[in-house]
Amino acid sequence: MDDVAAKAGVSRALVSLVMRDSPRVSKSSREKVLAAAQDLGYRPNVWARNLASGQTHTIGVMLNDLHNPFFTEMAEGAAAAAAERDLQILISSGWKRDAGELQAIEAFMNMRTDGLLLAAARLSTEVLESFATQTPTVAVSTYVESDLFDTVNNNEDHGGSLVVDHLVDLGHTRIGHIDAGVAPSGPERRNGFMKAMLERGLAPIVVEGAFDEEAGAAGAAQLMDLHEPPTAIFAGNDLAAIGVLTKLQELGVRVPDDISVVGYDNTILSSIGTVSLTTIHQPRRQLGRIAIDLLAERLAGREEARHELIEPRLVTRSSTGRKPKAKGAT
Amino acid sequence: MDDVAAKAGVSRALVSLVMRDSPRVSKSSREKVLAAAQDLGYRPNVWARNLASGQTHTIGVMLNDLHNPFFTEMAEGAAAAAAERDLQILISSGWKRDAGELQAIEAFMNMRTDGLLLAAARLSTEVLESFATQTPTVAVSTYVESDLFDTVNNNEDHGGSLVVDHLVDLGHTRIGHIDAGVAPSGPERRNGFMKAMLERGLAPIVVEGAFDEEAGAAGAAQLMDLHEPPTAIFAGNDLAAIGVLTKLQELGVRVPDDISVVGYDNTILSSIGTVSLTTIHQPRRQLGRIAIDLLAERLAGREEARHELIEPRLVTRSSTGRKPKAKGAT
DNA sequence: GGTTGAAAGTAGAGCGCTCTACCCAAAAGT
DNA sequence: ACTTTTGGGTAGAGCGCTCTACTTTCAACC
Repeated sequence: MDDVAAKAGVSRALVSLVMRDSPRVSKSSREKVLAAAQDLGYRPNVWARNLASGQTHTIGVMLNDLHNPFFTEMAEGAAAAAAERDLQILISSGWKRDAGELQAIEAFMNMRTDGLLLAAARLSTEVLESFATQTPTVAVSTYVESDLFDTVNNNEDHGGSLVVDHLVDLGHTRIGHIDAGVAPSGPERRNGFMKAMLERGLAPIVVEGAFDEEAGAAGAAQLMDLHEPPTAIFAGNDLAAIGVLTKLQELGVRVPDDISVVGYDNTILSSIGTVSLTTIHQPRRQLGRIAIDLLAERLAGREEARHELIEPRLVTRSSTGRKPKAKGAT
Repeated sequence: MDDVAAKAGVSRALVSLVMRDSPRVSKSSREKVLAAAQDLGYRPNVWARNLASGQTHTIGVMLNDLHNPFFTEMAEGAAAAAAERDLQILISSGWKRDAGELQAIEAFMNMRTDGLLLAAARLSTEVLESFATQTPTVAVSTYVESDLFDTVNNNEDHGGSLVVDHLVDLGHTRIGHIDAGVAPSGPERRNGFMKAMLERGLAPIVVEGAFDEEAGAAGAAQLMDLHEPPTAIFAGNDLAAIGVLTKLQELGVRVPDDISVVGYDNTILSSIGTVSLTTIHQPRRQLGRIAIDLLAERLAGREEARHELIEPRLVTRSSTGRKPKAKGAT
């Protein structure tokens, strides 16, 4: 920077102003500085800038699982929104482990990011709150309640009932759900399902699972092993539904002739032609965008927490059909 | 930091040593400092640290496309390897646009990351070299030649011939390829395919495409529109193959009875039960790991460039079968 | 007993910026 | 003709660390 200033025949402070596009610089000296910078291959050091200014223009984005397209699709939306606001985004993954999440967030804190976007964090409300008091925080798909940070959530409760409605309309009464344990969204989807079933006087059949293919396959195997297997399966998310479909195919059970399958998220996975999964739509990109908007509001000074709730929507594809007349296979 | 030093009754320099786990600190004062830091909720400022030390322990990872599981799976490998080496990873996406890539890399340069890991960069060799002279760089799946940076590539040439071998073994002679234009890996796969076909005296049928589902679907439509459609399609990658499968299903063409389909990458997409795509395996995680290893070697002082070539392997699933006796459908 | 040397710790000059306060000249106001 | 304003610019003190060089203490050695 000194070199640039010397070369352009101005002060260091002026170079700084030029680099930050300040309007307080005359055209002529701006050009002189820019030319000198170009010649010298000068690029401002972000670390020094952030250190001096106390601002980083950077949002730390912690994704629960890079594997799950839901998260990368959300990140895309967040990245686009951030770019528009001149914010930088840093993506990190918690690798589905508490320790991993903590480490990722700590790394962001050490960097003094201007804000935190946590997607499906597994950490406890207390831990999240402790971070939220230090920096603006928004939790997406995390289903914790707090006045200290903003949230963007899907109305999973309603999602569960949409699934049940759809299946009941098709004549199904024995419906199984593969849950996702305590993973964020897991309990909400399970509860939505159970409530909707009970309201219709139907017995909710639930087996334990997780948000991945293996758990979906294992859950499907358990359900199909029942004396009277269900005629429809509601998987915890699309990833698990894929596992269900794989296992059912392995077992020679036809979808949707013998059994119907529903996922959740409407990720790219569900729209694959040969998969064609009926699922609950989540506007992934928009979730990311809203989250960035909320953070921007916080940076602009908003104090009170905001909680956005997105309404889910059923997307019907070919993995669901009428309840078979005959008994289910196997 | 001053506060911590004061509270612990030591100098600032000692606090610094403790924070960096230096062995030159006695147990007693280490504990004093740690306790004081804990009390005050002190966390070292990474920006200041990096500024002062001139090292960031951070690798910038630029992924071509967050959508494509190939890249996120590679990033997982890189992240794991980096963690072992006490390096931090920053993920950014070029969003499949040259300008996006440039912006992402510039951002890394401004941050003075210790190294650059570029996955399937579209930028020209000259541009890449200009970055490589400034910081250790490794290009994964990029297929450019340079003495200035390391590369990790798949032997795509061989991959193309594996596909042709497999299909020819199954009796196919009319084989179509949907290419990926000038996208990294695109020309290599196309050339490998064409060479292998010609060596066997077969006419290579090629249509223009890209590495996504839409292009796969469009390419499949074009190929099936031919007077004499191919009996097998080699898509540019798994994502495109998914598009092919979707389109074929739409057209009522059965896979693999009427037509065989092959992908490339062996991403999670290909192993989905209902997809079950024959594809070329790439060790995605290992690619990321090797890339980080190469960067670590550079950081340790290696000067001459290294180029790793990974041998591909065919994974046979159920999207390929014997050439049908009768003519193809449509 | 004096010298050596390791172990433990400190002082203070940077690292490359930004920011506050201030200056100077030319244009504008009275 | 004097002050006031304003656009354009500068000096220099930080920001929160690390790093080099140096000091002090104390056990070990001949």
